[in-house]
Amino acid sequence: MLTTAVAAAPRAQMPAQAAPAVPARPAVAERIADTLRLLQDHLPITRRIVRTGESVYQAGERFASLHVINSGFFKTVNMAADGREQVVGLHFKGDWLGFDGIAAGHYGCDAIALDTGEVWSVRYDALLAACAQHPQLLGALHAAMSREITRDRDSLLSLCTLSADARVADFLRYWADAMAQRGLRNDQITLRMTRAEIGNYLGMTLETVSRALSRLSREQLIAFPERGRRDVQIPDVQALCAYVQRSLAPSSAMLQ
Amino acid sequence: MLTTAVAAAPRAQMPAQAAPAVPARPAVAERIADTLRLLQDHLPITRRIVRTGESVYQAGERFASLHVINSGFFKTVNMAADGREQVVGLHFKGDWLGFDGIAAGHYGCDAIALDTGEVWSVRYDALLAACAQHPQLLGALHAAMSREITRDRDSLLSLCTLSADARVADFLRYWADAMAQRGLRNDQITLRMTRAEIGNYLGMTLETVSRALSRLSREQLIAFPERGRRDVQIPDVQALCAYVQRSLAPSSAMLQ
DNA sequence: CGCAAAGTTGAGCGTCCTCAAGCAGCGTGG
DNA sequence: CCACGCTGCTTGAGGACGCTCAACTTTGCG
Repeated sequence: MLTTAVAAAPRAQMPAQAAPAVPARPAVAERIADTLRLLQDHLPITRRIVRTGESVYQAGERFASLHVINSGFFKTVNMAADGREQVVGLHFKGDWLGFDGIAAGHYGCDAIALDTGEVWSVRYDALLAACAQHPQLLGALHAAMSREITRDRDSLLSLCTLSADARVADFLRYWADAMAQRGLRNDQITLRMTRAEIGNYLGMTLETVSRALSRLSREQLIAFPERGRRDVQIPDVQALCAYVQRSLAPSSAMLQ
Repeated sequence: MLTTAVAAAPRAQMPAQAAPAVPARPAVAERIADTLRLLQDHLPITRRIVRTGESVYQAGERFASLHVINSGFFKTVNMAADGREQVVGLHFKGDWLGFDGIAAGHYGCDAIALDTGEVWSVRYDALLAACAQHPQLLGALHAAMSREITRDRDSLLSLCTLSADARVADFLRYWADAMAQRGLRNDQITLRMTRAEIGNYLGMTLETVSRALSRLSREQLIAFPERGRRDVQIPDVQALCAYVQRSLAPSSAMLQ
C-alpha cells in the first residue's frame, strides 16, 4: 500500500528506531520522575484534578501555561475553523501539553482527559525564568517538544503507509509501549476511548476499527478478557509488530 | 468524509485559524529577518549551499546542530526501520530543521533540498549558551518548535478529513500561503517536487495527484502556464479554500 | 536521435466507507 | 423487578473512492 519510493539515495546506517532495546525500560520512567522533581523544586505549580471528559484547556483559549501530566490519560483534539475535529495525539504520564500555544499565543487544540487524572500547570514565563537558573529544566522542555514532533511524524507515517488493520495494530502497540516505558503492565490495556475516537485518531470509521479489532482477535493477536470489550489483552507485543511488518510486504520476502 | 463527531461539548470562541488576516503579510517576513539577524549577531554560524537532492542531514546521523533555511525549499523524509519513506514536512525560508534530533541524540529524518538553497547551521550547545544571554533568541527557538508542532497536526487533520482532490487543493493553498507570508508572489508557484513526492506527502499515489491536478485545472481553479506542468498558476487562492470547504459539505448547507 | 524519467489517462478491482439492523451494557423510572 | 431508552459495539450488504496495472505522451539530457 502506497509504497511509492520517493528517492533511492544511498542510505546511511540508522538505529532501528522501533525495535525496543532489551531492558532499558525504566529509563523513561526515571526521566519522568526527574522532570517532575525538577518542576516541583524550582517552580510554583498549580496541581489540578481533571475528570473524564473535562478539558485542561480548549482551542482558542489564551496561552499562558504549559501542563505536565502527573497521572491519567489525555487526548488532544485539533479544531478546524470549519468544525472538523481531529484527535491528533494521545498523552500519558510525563507528557507535556500546550506546546502549540507558544507561537500562536493561544492554544490550537483541546486537551481532554480520557479518565480522571492530574496535571501540573506551570506558567510559561515562570518556566523560562526557572530554565535560566536550571539548564536541566530547559533540556527537559526541549526534549519534550522534540519528542512531540517525532511522535507526530510517526503518526503521519503510519497514517500514510499502513492499512486500516495494521494501523489499529500499530495503535495498540504504541499504547502498550507507552505503558511499558512507564513501568506499567502492558499485556493488558484498557482503551479509554470509544471506537469512534480511535477511528478519528487513526483516520478511519468506527466500523472499520471494530472490524479490525475483531480480525486481530480472530488471529489471536489480541483478546477481550472482559465482556465490555474495552479491555484488550496483548499476549505478545512482538507478534503485533510482526503483523504490522507483514502487512507491508504482502508476498515476497525482502531480498537483500 | 470521515466526519465522525467525537464529542459535542460546548465550544468556546475560537479565532479562525485558516482565515488570512487582511494585510499583515510582512509580519512573517519580518519575524524571519529578525531571527536571521539574531543568529548572525550572536552565534558562530556555518553557512552552507545545498544543491537539489542533497541532504542537510540524514536520519541516524548524530545530532549536534540545528539548521535555519536562508533560501531554498526543503523536504523532510521520515525513514522507518523497515524501509518505508514518508515525506513529513515542507520547509521554506526561515524554517528551522532538525528539532527531532534534540531528544533522540540523532536525527530522525532526512532533510533534503528541493532546489539549490542555503542553510545556516548553528551548534545546539552554542545556541543554548547564546539563548541564556539573549532571551529573544530562546523565544524564536520555542516559537519555531511550536509552529512545527502545529503544522504537523494540521497535516494530520487534512490527511484524515479531506478527500484526495481536496488534499491536493489544500497542499497548493498551503504552498501559496507560505510564499505570500514571505512576501513572494503566490499567484504562480513552481512545484519543486515530482508527482510521486507530492503523493507520498499527501498519502496518495502519483496517479491520483495527477488526476486531481487535472480536475482542478478543468474547474479553472488552477492553470498550467508552461508546457512542463511544474508551474501552477493560482488565479484565486480564496477559490481554492472555498473548494476545500465545499468538499466537506457535500450537499446540505450547514444549518445554524 | 534515442533513451530514461516524469506525467497523463484509462480500465478494473479492492479496501474502506455508508447505511442499516441487531445486540449488549447501563442508568432511570414506573 | 423489568420495561425503557440511550449509548456503544458488532456485523452485513452495497457502493464509491482511490489503488494497481498498463499504455502512451511529453520532457529532458547525453
